[in-house]
Amino acid sequence: MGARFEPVRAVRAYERVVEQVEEAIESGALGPGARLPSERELMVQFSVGRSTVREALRVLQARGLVRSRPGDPNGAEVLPFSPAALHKSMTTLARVAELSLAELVQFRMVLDSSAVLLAARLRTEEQVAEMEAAIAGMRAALASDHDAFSAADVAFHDVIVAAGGNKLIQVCTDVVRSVVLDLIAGKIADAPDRGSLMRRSIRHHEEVLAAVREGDGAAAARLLRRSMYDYYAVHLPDAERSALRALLE
Amino acid sequence: MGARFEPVRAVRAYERVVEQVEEAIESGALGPGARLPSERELMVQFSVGRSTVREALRVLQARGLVRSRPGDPNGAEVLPFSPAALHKSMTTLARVAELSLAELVQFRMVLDSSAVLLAARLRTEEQVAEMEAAIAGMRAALASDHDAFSAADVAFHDVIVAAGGNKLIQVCTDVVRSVVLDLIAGKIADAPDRGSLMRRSIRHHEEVLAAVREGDGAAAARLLRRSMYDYYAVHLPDAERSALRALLE
DNA sequence: CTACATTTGTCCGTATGTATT
DNA sequence: GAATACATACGGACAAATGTA
Repeated sequence: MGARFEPVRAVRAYERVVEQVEEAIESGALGPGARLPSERELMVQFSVGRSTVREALRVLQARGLVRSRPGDPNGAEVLPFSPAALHKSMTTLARVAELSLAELVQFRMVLDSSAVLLAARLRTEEQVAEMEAAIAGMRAALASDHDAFSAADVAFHDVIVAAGGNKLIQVCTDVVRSVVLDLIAGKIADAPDRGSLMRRSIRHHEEVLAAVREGDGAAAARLLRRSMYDYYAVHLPDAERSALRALLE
Repeated sequence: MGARFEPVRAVRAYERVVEQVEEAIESGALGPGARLPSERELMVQFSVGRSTVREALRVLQARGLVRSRPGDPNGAEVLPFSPAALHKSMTTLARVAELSLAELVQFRMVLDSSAVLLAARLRTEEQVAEMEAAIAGMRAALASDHDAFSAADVAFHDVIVAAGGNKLIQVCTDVVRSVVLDLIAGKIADAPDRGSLMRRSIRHHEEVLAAVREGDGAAAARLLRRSMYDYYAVHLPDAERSALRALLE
């Protein structure tokens, strides 16, 4: 095999700055809360112009790694990880790829049900108590406002996913859930007969919890998929529902 | 309910430029291949300075929406959607959240097995033929180089996931797969006894394909999970393997 | 609470290398 | 090859914002 040369892409000055700072942050050399040098200091250290430094900081900010405020004498702040950048790219994907609501819900059914499958094995007693508390919160919010109900619902799923023990699943469900909620914002609050919908949702959650308590992961996963289908199906056109039913066996 | 005022975050000039261009692209007003006005033209239209325009373009470029080259008289080019930005955020997540290889593989097991579950129902005859071709490619690459084998393996999974019909699952498996491959690059090529590993992998793929052909999604999913476990387990410490076995029932 | 020094946000002018015509 | 228009990068300038004495 002859030597294979790769094309030398012209790498911009600001990209080299981004790479170095990124490496420092991702390697842990700069932890959350740490401060970068001021822009003028950075232009000396990297020996580039100020606009180059600024463009690099913009990119780092867009990736959610740092935040800079005007007038702050301490320089840009290194942020703790946030799924904001992931959320942004996924929202973009949803718009330009014209993801259907069904695809998003299907994705949630897959991830959440897998998480509960794992949670049924790994959950602690404390987590079970948290799940109970979340369901109690849903019941309490039945009469009052929908926001509280939704929050308790989210809390339940958060505990489940956390108990599953996979951080990647955790982040992805979080992101996709908020994308879904953005899409159907408003639709839920004035859904027809939402009282009975909420009561049925609570019953489903109780069944899932019971299965988790018994350690029956397969049953818990099946119940959770059905619960999610029931909850979102009313917002879907008939054609899209069938794709979801394929997951209900 | 009283009026709820939200804090007015100071929105930077470049952010408003980003928002407007982003909206134009995501709404489809500017499709892939379209050209943005030149930087000087943009500073007139938005009535902002040059650096403001440039910072906005850098952010848009970081999000994978546009690309600008020096000297191009046509201005920045609107790009077709690419998962590059998603890939970037997920790589960052993997590093700062210290995702284990096991978590990544577990994620793939979940998504790929769900995709094959759907594919068993939705696949066309043409897709079945493509899967066969991919397996043939794996067999052909057995003796020669490992790259060709890996490529054929990827092709098989790509057809499976495409046949599943969920674009979100498709993009996510694609992203996570490349993250995994980056992590274990080199490890595979010089794995002990990789010949028998490859032969076993081919046999597993054939079993999955048979199940897909028969429309037995549950069996196909189970086989695929086991196949993936077998393939990656050798690269995992014992402690991490058990979490994966939880998905093998 | 008021100054003060420093920093960021933004704008402008200029030089250089590059791609298209 | 030459001309033109462009992006890249530099450096200076000023206002607004911020932390501190």
